[in-house]
Amino acid sequence: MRSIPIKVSLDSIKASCGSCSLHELCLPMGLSQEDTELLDQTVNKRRKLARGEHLYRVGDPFQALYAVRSGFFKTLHLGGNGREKIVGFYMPGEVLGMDAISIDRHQYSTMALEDSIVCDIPFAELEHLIGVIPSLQYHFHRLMSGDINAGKRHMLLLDNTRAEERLAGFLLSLSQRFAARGYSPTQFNLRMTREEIGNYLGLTIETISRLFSRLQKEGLVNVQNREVKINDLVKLRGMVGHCD
Amino acid sequence: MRSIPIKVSLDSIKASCGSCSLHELCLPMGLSQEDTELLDQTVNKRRKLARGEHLYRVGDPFQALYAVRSGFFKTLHLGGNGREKIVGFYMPGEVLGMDAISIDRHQYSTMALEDSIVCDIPFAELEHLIGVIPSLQYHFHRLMSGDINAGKRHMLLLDNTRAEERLAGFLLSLSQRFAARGYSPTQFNLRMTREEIGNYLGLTIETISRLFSRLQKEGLVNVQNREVKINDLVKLRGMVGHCD
DNA sequence: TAAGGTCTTTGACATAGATCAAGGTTATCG
DNA sequence: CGATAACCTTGATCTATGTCAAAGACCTTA
Repeated sequence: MRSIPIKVSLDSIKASCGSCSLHELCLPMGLSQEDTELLDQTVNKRRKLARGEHLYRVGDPFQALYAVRSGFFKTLHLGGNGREKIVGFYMPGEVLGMDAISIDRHQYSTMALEDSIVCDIPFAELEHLIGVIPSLQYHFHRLMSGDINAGKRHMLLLDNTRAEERLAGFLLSLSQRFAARGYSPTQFNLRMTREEIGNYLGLTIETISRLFSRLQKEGLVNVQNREVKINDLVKLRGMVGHCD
Repeated sequence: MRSIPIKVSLDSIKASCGSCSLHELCLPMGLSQEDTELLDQTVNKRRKLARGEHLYRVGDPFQALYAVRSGFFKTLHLGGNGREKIVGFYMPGEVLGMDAISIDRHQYSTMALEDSIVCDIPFAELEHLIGVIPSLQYHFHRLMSGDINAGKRHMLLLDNTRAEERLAGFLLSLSQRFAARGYSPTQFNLRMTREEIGNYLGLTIETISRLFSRLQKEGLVNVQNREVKINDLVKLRGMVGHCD
């Protein structure tokens, strides 16, 4: 949509799996150095996306998985009636596109919420490597299983009937994922609009706005535009019914 | 819970993957005869469960996947507050437990809704076989990916804000799955209570009951206890926003 | 730096579905 | 076969969140 200059240097784009700070979160987790180098030959293309650009769209033929290197993505479903539903947010170290393996076409569109970089992982080559490197097989199965769990967790989040519980659960999930990446669990920047949060949680933008106001009034969080500061992680956890 | 005599003959329990009528839906799909025999040596244990019996519970160590041979299962999450949430229903040919691969423990409990038979698939052995049989690797990845999709579809179902849409989507999903197994897509037996349907859809039992009454009054379906007959599949599809 | 657009906040009101309550039906098991 | 428990239906009322509306804050681009 908008064309925004991308400031990322070429160096970071050329960097290999071996030297990638995310390799503990991503595919090469637990691989030996030699195996990582093998994988590196497969994961050869890095791609830059500007904010608003699509990584792939519904119906595109499935060819590769994508590891988020930097930036932030949303995946969305397009309903028959034109309705858009956001089904996931993805941050660095997470792998996109595994749902398409079973149908050979992407079921969801994926869009960058900010300037981002992904690593292309051609799937045919990955499957070949998996046959050759047992520990890669092991890790890939865990990765897919983790995606199954992420989906179930989102569903449990949506099951919380009270809007407040859903938003609390959402904030906690972000908090956890930022923490896993070495960022502050209590202070972070929302990459998505209120509307996108509402869509993701099955609520309206107005409800999200009111909830942020209320949580702030109660002193649980501070929200200044997209900047969130969680003041009472424990109390926030207490608000969520079953999500963890 | 209740102990109900199981009438299934031993023969059907001993039957192999090769002769299993579900093998087009289950793991051995697309395998050669020799490879199916190899798989058969791994999938050696069949297990009977009476209605109300647990296949596994939250926290149990993960050791095997389970293919539903006959019967019907629900999987449920136990919230911190004692709240139970049903996260899935499973019918013959579907494979249970893949979410546990990534964490080595089962995250959800699984209970038989009627007398059932499952095939145990010890996971360590399966992973070994996958390294040996490329087409099994290919198929297993598709199977996991399919589970990712099932989760996303459930989520989209829950996103339909109107209760009516959710129930319609639920009925359609059952219809489709029965059809894929050679049963009538328009006439089938609900294996679960109204309460379980409500729980699964994020609605109360009263709402489910009222909806069935209304759909019946409108002539869309006939519901007699657990027996459902869909009179107008097209109109029912029209009711669902985005779920397809 | 100003104009335009996008995003957010807040208020008033409407409504779908939850909750509470009671009675009816069906299945289970001694 | 009859008692008991589990399950289901329907009605009356309440409430959280959606919807509609308007105004304010913030970013972007010229």
